[in-house]
Amino acid sequence: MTRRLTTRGQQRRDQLIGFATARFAENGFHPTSVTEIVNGLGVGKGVFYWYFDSKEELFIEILRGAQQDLRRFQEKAIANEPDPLARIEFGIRASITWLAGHPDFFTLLQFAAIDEKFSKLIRLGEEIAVNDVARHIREGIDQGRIDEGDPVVLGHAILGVTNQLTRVLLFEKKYEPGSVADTVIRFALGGLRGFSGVIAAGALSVTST
Amino acid sequence: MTRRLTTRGQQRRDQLIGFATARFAENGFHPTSVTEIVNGLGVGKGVFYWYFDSKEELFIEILRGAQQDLRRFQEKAIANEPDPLARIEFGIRASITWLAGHPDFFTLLQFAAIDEKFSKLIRLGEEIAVNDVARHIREGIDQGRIDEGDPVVLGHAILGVTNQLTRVLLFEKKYEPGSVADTVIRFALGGLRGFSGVIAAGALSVTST
DNA sequence: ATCTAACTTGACTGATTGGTCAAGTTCTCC
DNA sequence: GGAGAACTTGACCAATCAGTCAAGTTAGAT
Repeated sequence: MTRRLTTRGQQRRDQLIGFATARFAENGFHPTSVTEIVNGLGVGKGVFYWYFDSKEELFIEILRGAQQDLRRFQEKAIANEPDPLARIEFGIRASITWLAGHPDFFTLLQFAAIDEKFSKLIRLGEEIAVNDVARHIREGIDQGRIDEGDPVVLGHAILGVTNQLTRVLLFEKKYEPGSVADTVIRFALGGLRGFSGVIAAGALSVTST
Repeated sequence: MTRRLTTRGQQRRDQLIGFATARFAENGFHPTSVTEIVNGLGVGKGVFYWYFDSKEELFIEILRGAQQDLRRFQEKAIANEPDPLARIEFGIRASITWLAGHPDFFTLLQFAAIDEKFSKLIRLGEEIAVNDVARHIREGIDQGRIDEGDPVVLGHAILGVTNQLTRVLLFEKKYEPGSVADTVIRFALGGLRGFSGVIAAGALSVTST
């Protein structure tokens, strides 16, 4: 939906997005009803459908906006840094800093990632983020500072560590963003360097029941 | 709900669990209706409520059963292995092998993890898994083979890598479970060993917008 | 053979959902 | 001050939901 919005209209739209973000983050997409959103804001239902075609469109709007904001923040953080490993570190640090300031969005990401309706958008954003870091990894490999390996796969590994530790340390255990980032970076860079010789690859030959 | 079940009843119950698992994995918990489940099985709605108090109870039942099965599988895989690093490797390998045989459950885990109604159960199971691996990590630290660090935090880091790479490599890119495990283990053990000296800790002093 | 507990049916209920729309109000621009 | 666009209202709709229940069927135990 595209509409010419007055200042008042823009404010109302932002208000809807803000309130809906909070409700979605708390209850999830499906359990949060449009009625709940408009009632919470004390406006009629028509207001919602004046600004958005559907509940789904609103959610996508939220996701897109946040993804864009995060990416810009990351780019700004690594700009002009020549060292690829430092770029990886700055990227991780920026992501965690941004997420610390947007906890609702972290939750929304989880919801969206598994919902058929939104997972494509999330995977796309994830792919972009992974490709960004994969570029730095490739450079690191070329410089002989990172072990041989598929940069995209390693990028996913970093994303996995970052997400999990952000959730547990930042949002559950309430650690400082900086210290969470330190931990993630230490593990991620160690992981990139790899481990010489898997202890017992293929030694386990069990089959699933 | 506990009932005396005949053989026929037990079969029906299993059938409900099996079909519901597939539907939940495909559509998610909220969008899958009880009507859809019983219609798909060609039975009356009363059948569902003869075996389960609610849709929620069924879902919890599925989660609990799968968590139990996975844990037993992990335990069997590391039994009698004296080397802590090998136990970590075997545990990771077993988890990925098991998930390869139960792809629906992997999806269900994601759904459950973010739903307020089920996240407690998931976090509990996650905590158990992390504590398991944390024990081996602590041993590895004591043996001087793993860098100093909070074993529980490191356990979460391993869980994060495992989950992400399992999703992307095993389920999306359809790699072999064994090769996915190799990649995860290499990164995880490298991460445990850590990275001597963070490149530029705290050098980034940006604030979130 | 019969009794009883296990199992099954499917119409029904009350509540809620996403979305519509005719009508009314406010704002902006000329 | 008036015309038209932007905005708002809230009753309304068709669909769907989780869950109930009285009635009926099946099958193992005695």
